[in-house]
Amino acid sequence: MAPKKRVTHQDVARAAGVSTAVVSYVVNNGPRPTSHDVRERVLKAISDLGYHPNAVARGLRSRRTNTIGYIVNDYSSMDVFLSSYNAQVLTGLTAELKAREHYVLVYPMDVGEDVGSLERLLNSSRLDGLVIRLVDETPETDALLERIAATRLPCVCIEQAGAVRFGFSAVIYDDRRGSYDATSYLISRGHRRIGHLCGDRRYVTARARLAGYRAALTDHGLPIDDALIYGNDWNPEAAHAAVMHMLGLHAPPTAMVVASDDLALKAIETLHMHNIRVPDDMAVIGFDDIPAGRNANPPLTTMRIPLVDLGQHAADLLLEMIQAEDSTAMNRIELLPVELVRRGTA
Amino acid sequence: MAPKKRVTHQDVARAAGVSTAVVSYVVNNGPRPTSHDVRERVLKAISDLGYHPNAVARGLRSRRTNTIGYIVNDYSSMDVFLSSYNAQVLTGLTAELKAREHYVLVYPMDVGEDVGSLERLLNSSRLDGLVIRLVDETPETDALLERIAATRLPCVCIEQAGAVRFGFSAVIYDDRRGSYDATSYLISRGHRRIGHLCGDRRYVTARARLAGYRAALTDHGLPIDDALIYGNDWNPEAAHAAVMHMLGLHAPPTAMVVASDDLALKAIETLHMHNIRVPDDMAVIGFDDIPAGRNANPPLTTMRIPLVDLGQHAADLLLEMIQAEDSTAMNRIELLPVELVRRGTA
DNA sequence: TAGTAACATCTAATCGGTTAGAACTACTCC
DNA sequence: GGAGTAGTTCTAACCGATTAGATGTTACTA
Repeated sequence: MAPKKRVTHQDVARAAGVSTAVVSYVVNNGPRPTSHDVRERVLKAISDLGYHPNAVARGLRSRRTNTIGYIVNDYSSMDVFLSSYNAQVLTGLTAELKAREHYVLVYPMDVGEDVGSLERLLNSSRLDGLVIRLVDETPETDALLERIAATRLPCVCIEQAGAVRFGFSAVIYDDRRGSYDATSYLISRGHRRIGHLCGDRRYVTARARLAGYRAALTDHGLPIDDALIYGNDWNPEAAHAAVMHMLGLHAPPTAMVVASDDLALKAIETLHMHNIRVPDDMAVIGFDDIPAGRNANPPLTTMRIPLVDLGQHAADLLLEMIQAEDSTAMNRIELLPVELVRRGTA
Repeated sequence: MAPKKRVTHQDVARAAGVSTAVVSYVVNNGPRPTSHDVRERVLKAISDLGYHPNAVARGLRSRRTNTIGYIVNDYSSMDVFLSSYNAQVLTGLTAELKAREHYVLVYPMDVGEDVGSLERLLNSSRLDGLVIRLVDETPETDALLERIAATRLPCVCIEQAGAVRFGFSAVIYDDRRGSYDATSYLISRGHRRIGHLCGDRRYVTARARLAGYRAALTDHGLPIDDALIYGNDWNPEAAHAAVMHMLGLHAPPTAMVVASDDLALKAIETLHMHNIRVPDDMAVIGFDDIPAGRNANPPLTTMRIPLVDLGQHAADLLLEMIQAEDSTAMNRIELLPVELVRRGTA
């Protein structure tokens, strides 16, 4: 079979007996009007010939590729998409963009990885804008943000409010506030010794949740006991050791705010193994609202984070920035609520 | 700040006092040689001006965008990236492609969703090739494959051997064989009543695993008891009911082949709740080798599926097809091994 | 009826690269 | 000295679209 010849613009113009300009006007519904019968002729030619506009050529001329980059890092790039966090954001992102005929190019990175390859991508005029989510807040990350800013690409950060100083927008939820609310809720239920099972403290998220926990205790006049703060790892296994630590204390807590649902579920499993009833002997509040929590036994009380929404809002914001010619003038922060989902563990 | 003017190869040519052709030769190391000092002059101009080649223009001329599409469907597109299956494949895919300066555009779909939007993408000349993973094997899926084949894009299917008849390549692992081996292993350990906890049977994967289980029993002269086959859902919750069903049988099984690790872990949890010891009273073999299984108590025996490798091989194969002018002449099937990982549950 | 506004269409430049073919240089070999 | 050759470099066509400006109609207005 001979290699099917590509059908271009010109072919359509010839077949319809018009100029290529008119074909463009018909295909794009503008920017100039066309008479009814010419329009019909062109449409017929398009469908007769099986014409499909070439997005690359269009992109070259119009400087719009309808493609946005999703740049994500983690301490191991192998985990980037395995983390349900990024997966959910990506889900929201693609859902929203697809509806508007835009596409997502994914770019996972290791923390600290050489940025040469990334810069080549960013400067290749291949992307209309970026959604980025970087897990840490080190000087290296700042340097990376600087490089990204230098490209002048419209950019929305996930969960990195500091990014506005680079002219980026951000979609965030209030981790600190969520943790504060979780802790306050436990206090309102009468708990006085409340533990915090902390995630990997290299992550902004883990630190914010720890800070919220501390602030709530302080604001309610409760002392902060460092022995009640334990953990430095997102790996669920870590919850086992943390629970053992808590139970070994002279005065164990009666409730725990746990930095993720994964950790919380494992913690509860460990508690059960030691015949500690949840929530009667130990109340537990998780973080994230993962599907497994809903089905757990008892179902997990947690702080729900609207990650899919986050992705959608990011897409929304980004498209707005892309519309606006001067994207840095458009930068905004959008704050999404973190809400307590009361189920069976607190 | 004035909008930074784009630096094009013309600017570089002017600055270096050469023609644009030479700039191209230098940037691409060919296809024609350049003298040493001209080369130096051009490189200096490039770095002085901060020139970055425009990938869109290059793509237009050379018909190579260095972008490949990852098309994935599921019964809910919301689950596409949450499934650790697709996440792992995507990880392998991006890892391999990134190393070769290629990019991945993701396109999640719902089963049965209208393909108009997808066709627009595929025909837009934006992609050099495709990696696809479709979960079912219905006539609708065949129709979709037909449409994809019509675009003449090089294409690699994940886990869909039948795709060769469209001129696609495929990277597969042998689900049926894996399940067969798991079952045979249990038989070799002396088990005679072996149950199968099945996944959602709309999925090819679930059906293949069921078939392998059956074949192993038959080949070893054991009867197939339909009461020992239960389940039609990937949701871990379903494992609870399945276990209850098995335990309620007149003659319960002494071992189970479970269609996924997620299901297996939940099943074990349920077994423990009923004081059934694993593996002493009930041996369990899962499928997939998810991280949580390694850390479970006892650690889960499972059939390991090399999903990250799968993604890498798919990338490999696809790039080869893209190199070859006539990609349909290149189609191949690559079979990856599924191996038993013996840990604590069987 | 001439002048003009509104509309539809065509012409051709442009986006930023790649590459075949022509042209120039320097050198070798009879 | 002239032809042949290899090594470089230049010229200009081309990839497939978009769009400003020119042009040609038709309709309306004074």
